[in-house]
Amino acid sequence: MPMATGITVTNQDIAKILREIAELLEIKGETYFKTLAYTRAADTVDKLDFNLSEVKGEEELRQIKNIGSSIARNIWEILQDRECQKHRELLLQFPPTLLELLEIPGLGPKRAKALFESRGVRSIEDLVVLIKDQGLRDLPGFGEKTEQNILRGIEQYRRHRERLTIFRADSISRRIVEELRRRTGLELISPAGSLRRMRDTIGDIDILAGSAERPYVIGEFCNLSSAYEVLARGDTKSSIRTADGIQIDLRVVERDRYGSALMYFTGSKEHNVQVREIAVALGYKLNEYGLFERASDRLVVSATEEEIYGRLGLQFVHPYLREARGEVEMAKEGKLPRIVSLEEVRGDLHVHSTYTDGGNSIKEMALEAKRMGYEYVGLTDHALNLKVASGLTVEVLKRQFEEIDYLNEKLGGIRILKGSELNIGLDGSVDYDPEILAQFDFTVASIHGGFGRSREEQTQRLIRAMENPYVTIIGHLTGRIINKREPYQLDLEAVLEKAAETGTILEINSFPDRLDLKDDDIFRARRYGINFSLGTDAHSTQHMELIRFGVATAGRGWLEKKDLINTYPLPELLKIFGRKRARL
DNA sequence: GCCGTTTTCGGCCCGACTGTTTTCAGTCG
Ligand SMILES: Nc1nc2c(ncn2[C@H]2C[C@H](O)[C@@H](COP(=O)(O)OP(=O)(O)OP(=O)(O)O)O2)c(=O)[nH]1
Ligand SMILES: [Mg+2]
Ligand SMILES: [Mg+2]
Ligand SMILES: [Zn+2]
Repeated sequence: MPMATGITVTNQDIAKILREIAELLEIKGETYFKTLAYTRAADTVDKLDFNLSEVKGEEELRQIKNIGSSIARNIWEILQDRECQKHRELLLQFPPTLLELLEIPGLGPKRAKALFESRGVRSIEDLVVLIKDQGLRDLPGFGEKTEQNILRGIEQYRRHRERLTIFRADSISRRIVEELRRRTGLELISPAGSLRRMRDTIGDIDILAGSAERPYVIGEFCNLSSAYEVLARGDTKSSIRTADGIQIDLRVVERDRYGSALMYFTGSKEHNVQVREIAVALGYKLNEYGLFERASDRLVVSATEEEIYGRLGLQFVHPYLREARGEVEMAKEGKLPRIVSLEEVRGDLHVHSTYTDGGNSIKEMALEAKRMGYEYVGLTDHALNLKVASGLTVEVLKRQFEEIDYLNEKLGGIRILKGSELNIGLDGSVDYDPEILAQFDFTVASIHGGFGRSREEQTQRLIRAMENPYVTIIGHLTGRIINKREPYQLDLEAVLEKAAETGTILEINSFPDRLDLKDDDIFRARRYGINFSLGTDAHSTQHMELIRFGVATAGRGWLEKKDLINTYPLPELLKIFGRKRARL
């Protein structure tokens, strides 16, 4: 196993270098298709469900799609010493800061090349100075408007680089769709892009409309109260930006093209490309206006996504699966997973009450669970050692159990499960004595401190915790908080292996700022045969609806009903909870 | 640079919008 100085090279490290090679080659002016090869290799590496650091040699690398002998050599070099010759050479010709320029909306490789070669621009800093000194005025291809656009682009780059949480994007898109409906009477309108695919973070908000009056709809879109700036306005699409710097793209097509347009606009880009390649191989052409016979340009189908996938000999691909992770091959073979759905979920397995830092009583949480049609709700107030959230003492716990017993008898139609959110200490230990732990129906153990520990320590901590027979579930495993905190360093593969070995369940924390485990990690975990649980981490009744984001994340990780314990009827759920304790 | 149950050469997804290009390149979706 090739090891770099101490730390293993991740697939993402490799993908980043390959992507930089692609970008630098584009700037250099290399043949487009050669740069495309590097981009495709980077995309492929990004989505692999195993670590390239486990690979034995270049031969094995070449078996991977989009990796041939050149790129295999590059990757092998990167695995040895975190760098490859090709990348090093390019960085001798171009400063790494030149790549910043490509982040500016409207500025691509061609203009970056021109700026670097004829004006010596090496960074965004340089570009700002150049523009101030009127240095763009006599550069061919850079007119007055281009200069203004670049300045606006730089401002945008500096002000707003973070992707949105799915929750924020979802709320904004609902508002926009509602307002457009109200103004135009549109019926055919829906979110598309990464929002429809329910990615954990969203770059921009994409909305599709079907209408016979396209200019009218576009006009109303540009008149929206939230349209702070109109970025583009054409016959079929338009982009606006809100005062908060959020971009919203609208695409409008004729109503009978809605299916093909939705398919196009939902993406992902890589999924689209793969499906379009299949169309080409079958003598068709696929675009947002429909599926066409290539020779005659005759329209075959366009109304629904189902028809298009069908004509291409593919199973319908759920939007959550459209990430170019092998779903197109599976659809061809009829082997797509039947991903878990919201209706199959029978309960929430991570909620808090006023006993600790929640805003609603146990009764209120239970009634909300019942209203949502659940069979059970797992109450997991914070355990003793979390002082900042007034973790429960044994005495208070006793009272809580009595209240739960009382409510379970009185309410009917909903079972409150006795749980606890245990704190994993630095040594992997958890709160309470075994006699107390044995009284819970289940526990969720999570890390609430010591985030900065080394990868080795963090991994050992989690492994110790999983060896504890009373730890049923590991909560928010990686500790990431989107746009706020990076995940802790840990050896995910080792943790997954241990979870499988000990029968420990892994949580998909459904709170939109966490979504932890995330879709990629869940996808990787599939081959270990691990069970997963969903919990909203609700601190009030309003949070309980956030379960839908967890279900989407599970689906995006290709989980089926059987993989998710929240789909089990109560008796089976309790059996699963008891299994680990019995075994260890 | 990568790839191939029709191909080892000749393709590589396909289209919209903007700007200054007088006929289309650059960038983005
Ligand atoms: N066929 C094709 N479709 C594309 C291409 N680029 C984008 N699309 C489609 C698929 C995308 O999901 C959709 C919206 O584009 P976006 O750039 O907004 O990407 P997306 O929403 O997937 O991700 P985001 O969260 O916005 O970064 O447009 C492309 O190069 N070819
Ligand atoms: Mg988008
Ligand atoms: Mg977009
Ligand atoms: Zn919690």
